[in-house]
Amino acid sequence: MTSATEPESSASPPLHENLAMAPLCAVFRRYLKTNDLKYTPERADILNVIIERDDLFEVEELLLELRQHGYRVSKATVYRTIKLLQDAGIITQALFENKQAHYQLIYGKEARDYLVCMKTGQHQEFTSPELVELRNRICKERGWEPIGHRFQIYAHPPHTPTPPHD
Amino acid sequence: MTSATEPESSASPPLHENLAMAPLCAVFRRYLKTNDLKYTPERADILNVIIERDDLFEVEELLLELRQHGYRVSKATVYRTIKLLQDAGIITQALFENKQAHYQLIYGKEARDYLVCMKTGQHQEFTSPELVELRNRICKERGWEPIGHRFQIYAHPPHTPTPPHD
DNA sequence: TCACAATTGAGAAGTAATCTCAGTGTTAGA
DNA sequence: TCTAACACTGAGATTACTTCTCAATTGTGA
Repeated sequence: MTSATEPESSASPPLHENLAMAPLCAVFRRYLKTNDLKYTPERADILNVIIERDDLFEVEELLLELRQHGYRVSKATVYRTIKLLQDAGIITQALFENKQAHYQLIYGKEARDYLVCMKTGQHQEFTSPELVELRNRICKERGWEPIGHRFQIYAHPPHTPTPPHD
Repeated sequence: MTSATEPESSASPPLHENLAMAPLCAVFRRYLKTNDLKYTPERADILNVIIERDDLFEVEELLLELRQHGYRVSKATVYRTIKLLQDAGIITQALFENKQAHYQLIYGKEARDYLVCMKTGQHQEFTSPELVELRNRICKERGWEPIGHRFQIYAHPPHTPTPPHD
């Protein structure tokens, strides 16, 4: 737990820059308190890095960034915290073709949908209010209560006049 | 999947199980031939079982069914063939929360969407023409050519007492 | 038929995620 | 202050799924 490079590490609570952090921290702390869990420095650091990122991330990337910030957190703790953050409704999994899961901030955001390029595998984010509406209608028809969704469109990119090979 | 020669064939009439096999075999064989690959007994057996199933399946289940049919195919070959069938556009991956991938027949079918129960993890299949329409519109606006999509709604089932707050 | 490249099975190897467990805070109460 | 209780952590073992390796086999075109 004690860090080699940046001993200041996580003991201090200086919330710099990101204003988005305050509410998310509050949500997380409330969730933890409700479930008799503790808001530890490690958990704070992890949420911190996720918020700064504000983008899709993999666990491995997250670990790397934690290291770069001088935070020392084990892989096990990262996985454990990610699970908590999911349960708290702060982040969500975004599965793509690849093996490992991606995660992203979701709390207070529109659901994010993806246009996935069949050529390169890259994905473009978008949101669609119509989709949310459709989703809600589909649920309502069946008496279900919508919580979230996952939508990915697989497509060929523009300007593709069938170039099979060079 | 690179060939776009017969997109019309999806407008097929209602087919018996057995009859459904013929066109799919043909598609697979054509794909294999095009790529200088061989139509082996193992590959035929695997496709056979997948067609009979006509449902979501995991690799482990597929292996089991192969055994039950008396087909002896190794796990490695099953994985390899699944990859080929995906490339041939015959089956597709359906990712859920769990670790392992699910697969399903896709060739000549409507995209299948899922309502996933947040309580039990079970999923209910549905199709939505409106969703397909929306998907196509989203692509068109961006100049992309839609190939497929993946849509999962996460929801609480009917008759659920109001979930605990926070 | 023959030659050759693709294919196969069995098990090793790889990878992402989870689990185990001993040791570490942190808090409450005596 | 001391102590007990209990959640938390790191490191490494473990599990579950998937891919890879390689020697032996098989299908296909000439």
